[in-house]
Amino acid sequence: MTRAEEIYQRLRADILNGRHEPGSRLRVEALKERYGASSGVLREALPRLVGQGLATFAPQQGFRVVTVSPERLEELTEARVFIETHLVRESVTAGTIEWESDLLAAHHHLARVPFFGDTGEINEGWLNAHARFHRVLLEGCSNRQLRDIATQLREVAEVYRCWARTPTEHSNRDIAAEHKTICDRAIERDVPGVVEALTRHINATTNLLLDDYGRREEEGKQDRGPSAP
Amino acid sequence: MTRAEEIYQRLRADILNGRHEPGSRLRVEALKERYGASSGVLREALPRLVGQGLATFAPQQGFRVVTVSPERLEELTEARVFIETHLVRESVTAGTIEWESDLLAAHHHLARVPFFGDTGEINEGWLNAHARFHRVLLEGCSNRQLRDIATQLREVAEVYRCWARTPTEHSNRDIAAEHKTICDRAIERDVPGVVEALTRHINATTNLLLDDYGRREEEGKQDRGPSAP
DNA sequence: CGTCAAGAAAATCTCGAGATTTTTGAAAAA
DNA sequence: TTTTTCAAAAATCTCGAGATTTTCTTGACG
Repeated sequence: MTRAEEIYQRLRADILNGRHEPGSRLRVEALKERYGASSGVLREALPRLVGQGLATFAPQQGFRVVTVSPERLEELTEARVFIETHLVRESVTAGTIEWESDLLAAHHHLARVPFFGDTGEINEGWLNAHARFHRVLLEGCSNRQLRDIATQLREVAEVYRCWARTPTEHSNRDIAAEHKTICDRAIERDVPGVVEALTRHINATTNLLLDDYGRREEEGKQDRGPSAP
Repeated sequence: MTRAEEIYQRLRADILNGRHEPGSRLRVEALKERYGASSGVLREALPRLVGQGLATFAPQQGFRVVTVSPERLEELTEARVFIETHLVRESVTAGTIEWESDLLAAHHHLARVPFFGDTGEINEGWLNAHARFHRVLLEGCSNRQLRDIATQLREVAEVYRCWARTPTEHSNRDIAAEHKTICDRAIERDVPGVVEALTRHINATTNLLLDDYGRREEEGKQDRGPSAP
C-alpha cells in the first residue's frame, strides 16, 4: 500500500461519512496537516476522488467535495433506479447458488450490525455492510461495466446520506424492513417483486433526504425571518 | 490552464487516437521526456485518466492504458445500447428547437469533415466531430448524470476504434449513412426509428471491430502455425 | 539445458522548497 | 455608506533530488 493509496482511501471514507462536508473546500495545506502527508501525495490522491465523482476541481482554485442539491439528488435517484432495476433483473434471473449464498450472508451481516455508533452518528460498519449488500445484490449480473457504474452512482448518493441532518430510529427500522423484502424476493427469484422492492427502497431513501432538506430550508427561513430582519 | 490540465488533455487525446496503445505502460520517466513535464505534474494528470476509465493503476507498478478484449468490448456495447437508447428516447421526446438545430449543425459538420487524415490514419477532426454528434444527440435529455455516464462509456469505446487494424473507405461510407439515418429520425421525432437506428449503429461498429480482431487472431495463428512448429 | 540467485539498472514513490496566482483585509476616494 | 485600490497573506502550482521497490541482467549451480 503506497502513501497515496492510503490517503486516497482515508479521504474517500471521510467524504462518504460526512467528515468532509459536501461542497467544502479540500485545501492541500489543511489536508497536509490533517493526514500527515506531503503536498505531492495529496495532489496524487485528490484527482482520483474527482474521477470517482466525489470531488470537483477548478484550476487555481483547488479541490472541493462534490456539491449537493435537491435537483441533483433527483437526477441521481432516477439514474440509479434505471440502472439498478435493470441489473437486479439480470442478477435475479441469472444468479448462481454462490450468489444466493453471498446475498444471504451480506443481508445477515447488515441486519446484525448496529445502525448507530457510540457517538450517536451512523456507524461506519453499517455503512460498509450496506454498501456491500447492495453491491452483492447486483453481482449476479455478468456485465462489469454496468455494475461498476451502479457502484459509482451509489457512492455519490452516499454523500447525501451524511448531508441529511439526523437519521432517526424510525427510518432505520423502515430501511431494515426494505432490505429484508429485497433479499427475500431475490432468493425467491421473484423478478417483478424484487424490482418493485428495490425501486421503493431507492425512492424512499431519497424522499427521506428531500424531506429533511425541505425542513432545514424551512428552519433556515425562520432563522433569517421576522425575528431578525 | 495549469500545466497538469494541459498534460491531462494531451494524454487523453493521445490515448483516444491510439498514439498510446491499449494495455501499454505509461511510464512516468518516459512521459516526462515526451511531454516535457515534471514527475509531479504527471502524477497529478495520470490519476485523472484512471478515474475516466482510460487508464489503470497498480501500486509500485505504475499506470497503463486500459486493456482491451472482445469480452470487454461486448460488455461495453451492451451497456452503451442500454443507456443510450434510453437517453435518445428521452432526448427525441423532450428536445427543444435549439437541440434540433445543434444536432443538425453537429451532423453537418461530421458529414463534411474528412474521415482520413494526411497520414492515412483517422483524422483527428473527424473523431472530435463524431464525439460531438453523439453527445449532442443525447443532450435533449435533462438528466446530466446519465448523459455523463454515456459520454464516459463512449470515450472508453473509442479506445477500441484505434485498436482495430485499418478502417476502410467502405466502412466509412456505412457509418456516414448510419449517422444520416439517426439524424433524420431524430429531427422527425420518430422515436422507435431513432432507437433502432442508434442500436444498429452501435452494434455495427462493434461487429466491425470484432471481425477485425478475429481476422488478426486468425493471422496470428497462421504465423505461429505449421510452418514454424 | 534449465533453474535459481545475487547484483545492477531503472522505475516508482515521497518530500520540501520556490514561483505564481488568488484571496483577504484595510485604507482611501466617491 | 459604498466602491475602488493595493499590498500582505495564503493557497495553489511546479520542480528536481533522494529513498524505496521492482525489474532486468549476468553468472553460477544442479
